[in-house]
Amino acid sequence: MVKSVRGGTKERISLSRDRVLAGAIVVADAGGIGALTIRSLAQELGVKPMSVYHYVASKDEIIDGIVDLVYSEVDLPVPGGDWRTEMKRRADSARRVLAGHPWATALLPSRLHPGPATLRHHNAFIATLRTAGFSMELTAHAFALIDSYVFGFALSENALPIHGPDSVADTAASMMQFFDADAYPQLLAFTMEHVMRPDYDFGKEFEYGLTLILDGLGGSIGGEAK
Amino acid sequence: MVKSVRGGTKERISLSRDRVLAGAIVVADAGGIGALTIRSLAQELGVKPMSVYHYVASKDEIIDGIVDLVYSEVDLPVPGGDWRTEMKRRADSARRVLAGHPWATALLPSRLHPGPATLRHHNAFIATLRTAGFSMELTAHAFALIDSYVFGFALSENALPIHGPDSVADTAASMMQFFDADAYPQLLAFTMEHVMRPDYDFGKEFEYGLTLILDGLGGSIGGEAK
DNA sequence: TGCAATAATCTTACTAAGTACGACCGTACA
DNA sequence: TGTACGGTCGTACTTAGTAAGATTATTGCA
Repeated sequence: MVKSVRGGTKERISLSRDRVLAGAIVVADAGGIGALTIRSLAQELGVKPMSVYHYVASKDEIIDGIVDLVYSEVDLPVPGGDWRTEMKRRADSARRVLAGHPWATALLPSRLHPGPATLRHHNAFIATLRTAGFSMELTAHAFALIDSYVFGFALSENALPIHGPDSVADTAASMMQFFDADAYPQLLAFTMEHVMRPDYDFGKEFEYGLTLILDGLGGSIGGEAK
Repeated sequence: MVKSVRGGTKERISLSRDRVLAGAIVVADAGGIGALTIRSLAQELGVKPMSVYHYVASKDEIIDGIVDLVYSEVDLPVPGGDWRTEMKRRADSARRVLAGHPWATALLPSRLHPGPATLRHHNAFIATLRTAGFSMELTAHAFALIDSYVFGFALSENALPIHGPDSVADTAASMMQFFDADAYPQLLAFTMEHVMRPDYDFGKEFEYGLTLILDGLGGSIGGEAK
């Protein structure tokens, strides 16, 4: 077992796997996943590049590790609670967490090596629905549907430099200006007359879709399971 | 304008922006987006690395270009047709196209520089809903909801090496074996008793979710619009 | 037909990454 | 006082993207 031995009484400022992963998140949060290199990470940690390899086997392992850490920030749904409330709370939490770590959005749903926080999360998700009376089949439907929506929404939301109503308009404007708007009349009208309105907030779409989905799922169990 | 001049009567085997992008897709399809490097692309094209820079300014421009090409493969919804039919056809098409270019899944919904095919696609999408009587507001809801779902689903589906019922079980098995299954009892039961069943096909979840979403949207216009 | 202008391709080389290999160093226990 | 070992680092090899400019091919025009 390669493990950080820091048995002494005084905490030495030494590296550890946890510090490596925490540093990696700091770097990625600051500059995106592209800015995360072994060298930039080493600098963040005040150490030379090769030192980090004492705690992780490869950069891939770092990625798997920080994705799991991000998962660990998301509220777990609580089995036994009202399933709708729990699903909504967890979805809102996931969206908020991903807003803080936009680089993680495309990575969360696509890991081949899920970490313990990820597994714990899935376990709680399934337990919540099963406890609420969902059949296996409906649980599978709900799992695929909710996660596709939540992560898909976050992907659009976080990929674009959109934070708050203003920047939607800015982004839309900067995209449109390169093109012959006459060629896309409906897109233009939609953008001008709806998206660029000062009171339009793309983020609010999240709630509409989530409600529609939960309503739809709710209709498939016989009545509102407790 | 930098443009390939091939005015002669005989087609010379020369480079062009189109050939560069087509080659890039071949390389990415074969080895993933990670395998797409300027050097591997040049080799595919039978040319030296720097030659491709005569047709594109940077690797980023290549990425933007091939993403737009992928978009161009997706069936356009037809304004005036039954909106449910059109939405379903386009969603199925998008899913099928992304199955052929899995590397593109996370890139499609996250471009800052949409190409003409992408804009044409969005235009047709909006036109189809507006023509069917959707309000601006409901169109915006539908846009965010459907695309989040379709791309989010494709992201899960294509990230994992899952193609067909067999490999779901394989993948699930290989993921589980690394962990203390006792710690995740509900996840384990769900996986064993449902996901690993020979007749379980993750791909079929797509239709369930899409139907639920379209039903939900349909309930918000006053009756089934033509 | 010959030649200058222009287009297309390639050579070289610089910089940034991931990481293999093995040297060094400080501490703890014999 | 070693000496073994965990932790850190120096060096260097490989693969990327791409800048600069040399070289070659083509084309329009005298």
